Amino acid sequence: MKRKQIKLKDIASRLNLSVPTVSRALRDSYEISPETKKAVVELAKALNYKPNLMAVGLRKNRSFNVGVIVPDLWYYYNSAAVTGMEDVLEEHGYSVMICQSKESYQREVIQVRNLLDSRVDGILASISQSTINYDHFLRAQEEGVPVIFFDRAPIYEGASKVIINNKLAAKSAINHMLQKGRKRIAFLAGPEELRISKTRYEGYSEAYKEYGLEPNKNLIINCDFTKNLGFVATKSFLKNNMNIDGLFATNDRSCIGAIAAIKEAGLNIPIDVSVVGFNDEPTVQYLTPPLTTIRQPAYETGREAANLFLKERNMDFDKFSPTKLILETELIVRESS
Amino acid sequence: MKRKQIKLKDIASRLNLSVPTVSRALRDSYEISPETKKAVVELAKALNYKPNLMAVGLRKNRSFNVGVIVPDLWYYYNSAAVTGMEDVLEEHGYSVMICQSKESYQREVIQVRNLLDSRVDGILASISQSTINYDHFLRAQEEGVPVIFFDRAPIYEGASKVIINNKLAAKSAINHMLQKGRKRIAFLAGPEELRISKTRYEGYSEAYKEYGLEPNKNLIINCDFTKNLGFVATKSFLKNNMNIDGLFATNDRSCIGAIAAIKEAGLNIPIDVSVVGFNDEPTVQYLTPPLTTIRQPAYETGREAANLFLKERNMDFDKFSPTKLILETELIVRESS
DNA sequence: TTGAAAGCGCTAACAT
DNA sequence: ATGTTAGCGCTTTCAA
Repeated sequence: MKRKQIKLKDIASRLNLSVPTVSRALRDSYEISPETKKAVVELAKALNYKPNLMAVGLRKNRSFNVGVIVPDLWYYYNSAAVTGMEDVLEEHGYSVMICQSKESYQREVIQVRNLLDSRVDGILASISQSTINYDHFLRAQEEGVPVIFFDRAPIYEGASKVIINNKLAAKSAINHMLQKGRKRIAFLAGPEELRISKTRYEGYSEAYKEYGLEPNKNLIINCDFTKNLGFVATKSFLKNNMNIDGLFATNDRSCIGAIAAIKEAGLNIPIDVSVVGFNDEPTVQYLTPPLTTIRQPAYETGREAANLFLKERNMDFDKFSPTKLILETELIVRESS
Repeated sequence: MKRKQIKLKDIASRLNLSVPTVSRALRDSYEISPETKKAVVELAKALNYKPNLMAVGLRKNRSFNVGVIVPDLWYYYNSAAVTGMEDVLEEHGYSVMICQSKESYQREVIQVRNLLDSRVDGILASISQSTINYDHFLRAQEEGVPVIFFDRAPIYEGASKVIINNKLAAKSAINHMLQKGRKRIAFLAGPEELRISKTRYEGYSEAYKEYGLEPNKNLIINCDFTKNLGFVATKSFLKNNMNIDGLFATNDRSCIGAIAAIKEAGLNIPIDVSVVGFNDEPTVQYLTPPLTTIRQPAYETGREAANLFLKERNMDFDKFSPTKLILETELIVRESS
């Protein structure tokens, strides 16, 4: 039942040309006469010819596939970023292979290995919450596969990245609450290892200090992003008589659980506790009350990461110097703060 | 910098064997002596040999890629289903190429075309809200590429599908509200074209009738899933003096917007209006109040769809008869109803 | 039990 | 401006 796919030979024989001539004509080579070109292009179109990418890939030693590794597609940020990547890469003939690390370092290592084994031309990655070591990405680079990090990038300076200024973003959120007179702001972080959590805490800390206050490390709530959406962690934190008048969550998802915990403790948002999230997921404007949060350019981040890959894919190793792109964020003030 | 990948030739020359012998040994062919086999397998492992899938694919006319088309990865249901597919397919050496139709029929058509052009071995799809015609999938089948639908499947009986009993699921939700004494239950549907919306309405309708009541078509709210999460549609519906005492949403996402609209109208949930959603996204248990909703086995659906593909990939066309798998749902009762 | 030869569809080098 | 030859890495005849 498999309908035969048109190949160069089919076009060549119908036009009494050789296969290479057809190949060159389709790639608009300068050495082919305009008439031949025209005839070939027209027939190819009429027959709906599409090159067999496996053959091209085998010949050129490229797969036209780009691997993307994200912690979880269910995060709005990631699905939006992936959309941006697909939009850019599709235009250049690349397909995208998406892997979800599910926040597991082990899965991530295996996925990088699998992507390399299936000969991807590049890897775009946001690292998992448990990734403490990035040798697997180094290995990819050593094999000549460009690696671009986005959002959650390791400290490692040898690869390009598209990120935001996490410190500044967090600082703006904390400043906003301090100005509203809040003094005991809980910091709902991810797991302790996650770099962006730390950087955001630096922003928290800096805002406090500039305001003449000393940040209190006891107000940090660490939690696993994958579990309970911050509910359990916040609940037990509140039980320990930690009275707070503000909460800043490093992501909207975990913030949703935190809000539930705060309400359950009988506290009013924003009267008793002011709450600010991170990401501006489309749902959070409809929460009760609508959530103040930091908006990140997720789709744009995806596009830029893809563009960096396109730039680096053919670059000589000695010419390569990593790019660090920092995109803008915005504090969206709603009624929760 | 591209590190040379180990190929059969490398193994063959080191062992003074021919390439075909090595190939056969690795595929555990009966015609190869145990000793040779052992030597080859060990060396392959030591050198970390991985076959070049483009070469194998070119030879066998298969790509080891499966295309997946979903409306949007951001829906929890879809990202969970995709995870299930990946888990199953990865074990069988397949990679997954994910396309997001973004609820656009046009995008979906192009994506099917692109997937076929890149020679995927199968397509797993959940159709967009605006897909009214499924010729593009028929074309895939004609080219010998198995198509498996999941979740949102067309009426078309010529392809396998993994679905739920949407009518029964909706009916259980409505029964639940009717038993709570609700009589004017709004039905927040997707766009009018979407089949599962219609089927769920049939369940709505049937529940009413069995309860001795006549369903009121004026209580249907149609809305575009991609916009406003049901907020605008519900808001304008409520403004038209449609007093209701219940609302059933065909998905949790749009339900979040609807809840905001209901609250904005000054109505209390569940006292004035009882609300039930669909999907049990992990966030909805933390809404105010926690949402009653219908849980679907998303991950399992993905696994089953992948299994159906594995079953059908090598099947002769004349032996093929489509499978229809119906998975169980469950009404999760929380405080919103 | 193994090897030699051919070919999947394409492109690059080398003719002409 | 076009054709011939070779080869990407693998598997599948067919021969030994």
